[in-house]
Amino acid sequence: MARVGLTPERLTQAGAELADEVGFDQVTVSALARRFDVKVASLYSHVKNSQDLRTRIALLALTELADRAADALAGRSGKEALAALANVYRDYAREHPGRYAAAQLRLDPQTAAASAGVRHAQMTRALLRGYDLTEPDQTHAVRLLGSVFHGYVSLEMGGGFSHSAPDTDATWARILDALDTLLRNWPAPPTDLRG
Amino acid sequence: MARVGLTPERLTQAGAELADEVGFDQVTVSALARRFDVKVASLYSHVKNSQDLRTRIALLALTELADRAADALAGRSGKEALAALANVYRDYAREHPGRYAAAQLRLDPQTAAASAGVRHAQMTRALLRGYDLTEPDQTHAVRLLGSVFHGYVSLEMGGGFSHSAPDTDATWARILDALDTLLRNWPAPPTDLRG
DNA sequence: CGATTTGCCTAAAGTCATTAGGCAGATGCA
DNA sequence: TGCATCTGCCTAATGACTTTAGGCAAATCG
Repeated sequence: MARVGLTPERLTQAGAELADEVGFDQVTVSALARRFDVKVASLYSHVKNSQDLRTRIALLALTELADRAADALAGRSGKEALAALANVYRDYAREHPGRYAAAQLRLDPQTAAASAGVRHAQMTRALLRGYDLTEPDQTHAVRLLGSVFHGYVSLEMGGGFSHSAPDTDATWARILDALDTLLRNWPAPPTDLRG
Repeated sequence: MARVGLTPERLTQAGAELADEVGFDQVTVSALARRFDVKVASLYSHVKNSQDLRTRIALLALTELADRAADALAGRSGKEALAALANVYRDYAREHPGRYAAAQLRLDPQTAAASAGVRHAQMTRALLRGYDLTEPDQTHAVRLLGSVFHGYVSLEMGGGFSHSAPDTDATWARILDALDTLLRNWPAPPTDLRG
């Protein structure tokens, strides 16, 4: 009866908040309907189905992350840029664990290609312009940075580093140092001695 | 009627196979019952609930991974050991994507402490004995390696590196080179200039 | 101000998780 | 071997979530 004003955007936004509160895998059409005090079926006029809802949340998260990254990189280069970008991911994951998890959702190729995901790769590449890498090493480095950022954040959030000294902030700082050092002294491909 | 011979072990094993076939998040008590051609309720005499089943699969995966890692590390050191350990994770994830996903399941602290998860950290530490690192740098390095291995494998499997040259094998090889270089020249903590 | 569109609702069917209680086949003991 | 017990799988039932079909009323538009 009373029209609540549901839209795909509001549902996505609320879904993202829900994800941060209860975990991305607990984001359900039912829970979202409850949050709007509306019957479940009503949501199906605005999102195709549960999968569609989750995809929208993932795209929202990717966009937010990319926006933050762009902001953080502005006017920085070298190690400063490296640390800024790295911290964007780590901080976002801490502030918005559900959204961060959503950003890892596997998207179908077309959706992925149209998503903010491509901006992430572009920004990492931009960051690497502060170091002296040419293709294909630049791509290798992009992948390394992606791996470290994502791997560290997900292990840290998953409790993989818990209950042990030294604290994770110290490790994070040292890892950024190490990456900076590595990028400034990127090793040449080893000679194939079997040639 | 006909007794099928269900046991927690057989269910766990079959659950792991199911995970590899359809994905860990599609592992369901119902699907498992179907696979044994048995009614759903019958499984509840052998596993407490769905969560219990998933935890058992996770523990199985962690154990298999640790066994493979121990095997791969035997008799190796330095870069050879580094590559061997790294490849264990990558190959396992490719052969058993569902189990690999299961191994990432967040366990409660006691379960985690009793799991093969601790062996993984120990082995990484053992590997680092081939490099010249002392605490707390060794712990930092353990975390870095864990991050890179997990991050790379999960991005690669998630399609994050798709549709782009150079191929992921080349990147993987160069990342291992880079990590070896980095560990042999681990940078000292930067002096705090604000002191 | 009536007609149409739109938004939320009721109803219903299917899947999955979980618990309670029953029956029959396996096991153990004389 | 025969009987009693126990164990393993079953039926039945409840409740949550997903999804579709079709209805009614509120908003909107001419």
